[in-house]
Amino acid sequence: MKHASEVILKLPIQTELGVFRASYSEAGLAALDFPDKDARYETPELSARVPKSISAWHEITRAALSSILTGHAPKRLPPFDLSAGTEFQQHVWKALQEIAFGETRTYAEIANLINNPRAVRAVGGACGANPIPVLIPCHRVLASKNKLGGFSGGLNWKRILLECEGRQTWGALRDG
DNA sequence: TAAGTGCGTCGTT
DNA sequence: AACGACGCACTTA
Repeated sequence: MKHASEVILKLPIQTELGVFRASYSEAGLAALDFPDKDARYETPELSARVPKSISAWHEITRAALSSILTGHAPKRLPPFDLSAGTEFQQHVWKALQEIAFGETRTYAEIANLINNPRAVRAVGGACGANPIPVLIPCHRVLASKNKLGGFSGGLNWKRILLECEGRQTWGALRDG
């Protein structure tokens, strides 16, 4: 994680569940934030000179987010700028992207997938550091024994996202 | 069974 | 040196 690319601008994405915020660098989507009361976005005049590449990425991001929230897998994803992550985190985030829509893995399974089977707890830390939740599906990682595990965006969002993907988060899935 | 405690482990700050 | 989005063994009730 030598040099994280600088974020150029932050654009809103209106959804049924609130206004998400997408942050872009020259390399692609660098962050996606859950709806937040005091989120700051670019002013209308600034967004008038949004680079063409970024406006194209933003449309893809918008469509992908909308897809997941309405219950189906995204057709396409924008390029991700994950340069802010450590090597370990990038390995984890890579593994997360392998989890298909509607499927889940455990933290221990992810640790195995990255050939670091004892770094289970560290995997949880890397999931929490995921800068692009929803699109990089850290919500698909559960704890063992059908426990929900944690979520930095709030467990509420984890439940919502899992239910969007056809998973029951009540009854079978326990809190944890 | 269910819920709580203690501890090993390892990347990050 | 301390802290977690963990997991497992073990103890209670």
